[in-house]
Amino acid sequence: MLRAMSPDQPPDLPAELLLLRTRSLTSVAAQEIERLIVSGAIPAGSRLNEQALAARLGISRGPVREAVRGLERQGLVVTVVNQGSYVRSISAEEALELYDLRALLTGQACERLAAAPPPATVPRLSGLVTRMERAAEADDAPGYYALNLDFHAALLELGAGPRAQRIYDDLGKELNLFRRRALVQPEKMRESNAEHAAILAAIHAGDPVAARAAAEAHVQGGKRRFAASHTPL
Amino acid sequence: MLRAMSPDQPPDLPAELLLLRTRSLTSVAAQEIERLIVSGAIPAGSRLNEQALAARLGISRGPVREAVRGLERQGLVVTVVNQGSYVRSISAEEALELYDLRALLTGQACERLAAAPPPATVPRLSGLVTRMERAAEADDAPGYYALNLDFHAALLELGAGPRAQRIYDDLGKELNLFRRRALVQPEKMRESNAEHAAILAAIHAGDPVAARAAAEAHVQGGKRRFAASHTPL
DNA sequence: GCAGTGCAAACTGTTGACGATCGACAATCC
DNA sequence: GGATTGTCGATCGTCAACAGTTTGCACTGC
Repeated sequence: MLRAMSPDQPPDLPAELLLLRTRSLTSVAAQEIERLIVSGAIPAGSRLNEQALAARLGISRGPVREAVRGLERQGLVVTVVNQGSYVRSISAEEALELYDLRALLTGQACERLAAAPPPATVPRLSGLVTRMERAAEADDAPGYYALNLDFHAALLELGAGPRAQRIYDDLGKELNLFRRRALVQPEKMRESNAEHAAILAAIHAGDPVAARAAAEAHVQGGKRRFAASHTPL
Repeated sequence: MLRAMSPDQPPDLPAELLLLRTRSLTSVAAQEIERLIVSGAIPAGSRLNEQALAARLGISRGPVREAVRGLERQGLVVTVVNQGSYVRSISAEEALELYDLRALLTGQACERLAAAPPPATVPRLSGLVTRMERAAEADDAPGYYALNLDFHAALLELGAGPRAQRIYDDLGKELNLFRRRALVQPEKMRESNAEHAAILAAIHAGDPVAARAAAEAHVQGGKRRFAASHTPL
């Protein structure tokens, strides 16, 4: 049972070591910091202390700085020289523009889906709509929220290219800088899912114009619900 | 003439010092490396040698690494662990998607411009079209190219929000990874500018649908010209 | 002649340290 | 009493050095 012939064998970190062969510390730091930001663990507007983050992740400041620099390009943080990096806080106007852009991308994706749907498009979307319906009836807001994300991700995955998907995802992360987990109300869930069904119906009917219109209307509806709940003016 | 009372006054670097007060070495490195990439000085697919870049810029490897991380998030470079960063080379399919996204954004901007044009929209665009017409008649391809960029930038500046402009710019930089300065032919210039005029006419007429259609057709025309010249299949 | 092996150089990934700058607080002067 | 200035602590920006890995090349053996 004793292992001979390898006296100075490094301690076996099977998973971690294999992980570090593929991903650098910078990438895991970026992923973790991004998670902390979009999840709201680090609130918008707050400062990013480099050595605190480094200590938290058990690494040096170098990779942390590189990770933060990447997030800066992505638009999640802003940096002031000799002062530090802050989690970006976006204004209501900027949030509205993000909704517009998401509506644009979603509309385009749905238009293409209606014109030339890939195999298994309708069953997949239909299944998600059904599950959302069940979640709405059960007043399962978190479940509905997750399924909603899946539905929109599926729309772009099926109807748009990889670059458009990346932009859409980035916009979503940016949007999280404003709204801390949109509170979903029961009637809003049903309203929202009815729009989902409309999108699906247009796609199923092969009507690109209607699909685009339904998708844009749905995202704009989300924008309206967002505006009504967050900016009472 | 002798300067008293300030024996250890630092050497006067009026511009550079003021510059470094505002911009860190990382930012200037990022700007310079990005310039080298989009200008084609560093061809797509080639490796980015960190210490060579650092030596070229007269700085250390730290800021260079941070700058490269930013460009990685932006999509201009890809990094392989323990191997280095490479200037991203995009496929023809990816380039086509970039054209589609630019068409989408430009169409949206023009639709809004036609619906609610900001002050001085038509004169500004009209002036650019006129100058492009002169450049086309003079067979001034570089001049036309620059004016064309100005025209499209003006469309987005006037008709879209700041986030959309940023996305559009990023897509343009990414597109430069494929085509090395699209060679503009005389007849293509006139064809292109006729489409510019059509966009302007639709905006002037206040017809959002026509404006969007004209803009999308124009960018898609550029995509078609690009596809015809680059992928002879 | 060719495949395989071992070594060496180059480069990347990470760390620690140093200098510089900013904000806050206290002491001083008007 | 208020404003200004000086000092201190904290933190950022940058650099140089170390460790690990990859790559290329020469050498050996078949």
